[in-house]
Amino acid sequence: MKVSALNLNTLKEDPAEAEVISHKLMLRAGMIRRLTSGIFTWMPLGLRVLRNVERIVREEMNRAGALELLMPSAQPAELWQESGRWDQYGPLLLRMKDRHERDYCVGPTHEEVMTDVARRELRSYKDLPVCYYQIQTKFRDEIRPRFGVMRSREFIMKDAYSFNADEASLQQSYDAMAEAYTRAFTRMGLHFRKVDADSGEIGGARSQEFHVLADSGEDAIAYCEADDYAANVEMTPTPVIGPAPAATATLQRVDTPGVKTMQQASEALDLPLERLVKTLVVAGIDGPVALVLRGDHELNAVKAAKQPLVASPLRMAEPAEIVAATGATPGSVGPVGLEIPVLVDHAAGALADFACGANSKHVHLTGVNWQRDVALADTVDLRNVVAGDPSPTGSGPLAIARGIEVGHIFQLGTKYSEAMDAAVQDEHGQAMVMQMGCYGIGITRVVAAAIEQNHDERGIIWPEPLAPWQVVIIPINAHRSEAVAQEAESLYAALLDAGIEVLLDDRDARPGAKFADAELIGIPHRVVIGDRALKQGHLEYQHRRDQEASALNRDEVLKRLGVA
RNA sequence: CGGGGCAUGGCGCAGCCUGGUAGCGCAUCUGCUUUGGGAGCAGAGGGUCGGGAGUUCGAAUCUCUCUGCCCCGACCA
Repeated sequence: MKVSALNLNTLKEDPAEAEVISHKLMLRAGMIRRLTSGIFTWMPLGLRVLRNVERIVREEMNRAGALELLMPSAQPAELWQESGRWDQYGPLLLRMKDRHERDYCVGPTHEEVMTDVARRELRSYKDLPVCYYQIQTKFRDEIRPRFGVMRSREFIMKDAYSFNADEASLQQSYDAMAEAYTRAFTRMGLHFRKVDADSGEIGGARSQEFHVLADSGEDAIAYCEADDYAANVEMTPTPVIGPAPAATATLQRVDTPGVKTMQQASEALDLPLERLVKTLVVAGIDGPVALVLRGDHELNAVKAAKQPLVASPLRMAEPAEIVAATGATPGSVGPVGLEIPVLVDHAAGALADFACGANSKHVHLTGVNWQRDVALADTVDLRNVVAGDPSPTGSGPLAIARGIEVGHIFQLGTKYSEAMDAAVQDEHGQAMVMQMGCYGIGITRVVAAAIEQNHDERGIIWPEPLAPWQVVIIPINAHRSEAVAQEAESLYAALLDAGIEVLLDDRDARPGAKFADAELIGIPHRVVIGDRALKQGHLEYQHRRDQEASALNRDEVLKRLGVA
């Protein structure tokens, strides 16, 4: 491709609508254009990258034995009513009516259609196991689309669904998909981790996420260097800490005028945050419940909602409810003398001589001790892990990294197959409900995640398997030098013949502009052809990650580019 | 959906407070000069100032209203 024919339209300035680096760079490089909130056109440059991601994913799915098909975007409401999700899915589901007033939705995912296909096509246990997949456009009417293509409403997803005779077979399909994902993301040149995850709304037993590691990631991942343990921070259990040390201080009431926040309390009492506890009042099954955490720890809503007494999903109590239940105003609640159920986090339960609110405005208690001052039976897990907490595997301390979720694999079990009566005959001729797994990769999101992980101040640095072109040839002042022009065309032709994806910047632009564009759009290899060097028989070769160019002759350049 | 902000040529912005009919940079087009890190000069094209209503002799500017977009919160590939 010649740049003169590419209609390359790059921007020097960041568009105001973009917040994250990948969104800015994709707009500046002209990869995408926004049509409306959360809906984008993939321009020729961006589409080439998208197709590379698709190609790798498709190859790895095929290798794993999955069968590609293509299901419709428009789906009848009846299928969703059958699974129960027409009512459950809520406003995320884009609904519409046809001319006959029949209800439809634009597919946000395809469990229903897939299960319908499977129950029609699969008759016998001998047909199993089977895994279907598609690469297709989804629509989720996100409350707040953001970060460009990272969380858009319309997006392209690879979704796969396995149908299995039993749980052991499901486990095999699941493992095969995990392997395929690992191979695909590895081939894309991305740094990623497979992490244990909450299976969330989709339901089912086992679930893992694939995260591309990047500082700008929205999800926090806890992992252990000493072994393979990695999990979403929300999912990582915190340890029970041995009994609290013996009390050494006496219980005291301290006036703390004007103190509202934990930070202020810490300063007023001259105690570090980890020697204070905070008491949060949440809605419970039978009235409000108090949750007690160490001052420096963060409540984990998922863990808290799993406690039997706590209402799910978690809801913080309104100020009026807190006053009614405890007699104390929000911010002054403490466990001593509380009349409502109190759940204490493991770490908070291991404190001695700590401080807390006194259930009275602007008063705190210090020298508080469990058992002596407040009854305490068992402690529970209520908080997010922090760096340095021990790994649940016991192999060492945890570290926290940020990640972008690009893949998710689930063992669904019979959730959909049972609701939708998807069964095959077993060896005794009896109906047998199939086990299902589902496996997704956010194709469009992978493109953004790759940029988040691979860029510098000048622009994108594509991993070679994803790059829109492998190499760019930049002739310098070709209009003044016939030799430069000829060498550029000749090298271009040679690379094309060798099957290399090559871009020739034949524009009548100054060198600086060409360099800047090549760097912005992230082409991995660059060959500069200048008159002076050419007279000495070299070209200049530079990788996008190199600091300096090297003078090479043409054969050496071809060798670098992998041309025999 | 709750809270905050923005809307002025393709992009980034000024003008608005204190009403007088729109300007700057980038990009685009023409010409000349230039040419190893986003060139210079001269000229040109391009805007119902998000929509509607109101106040006024007169509205980008003041008022009301609608719409769209962006940011912060809970969800997700």
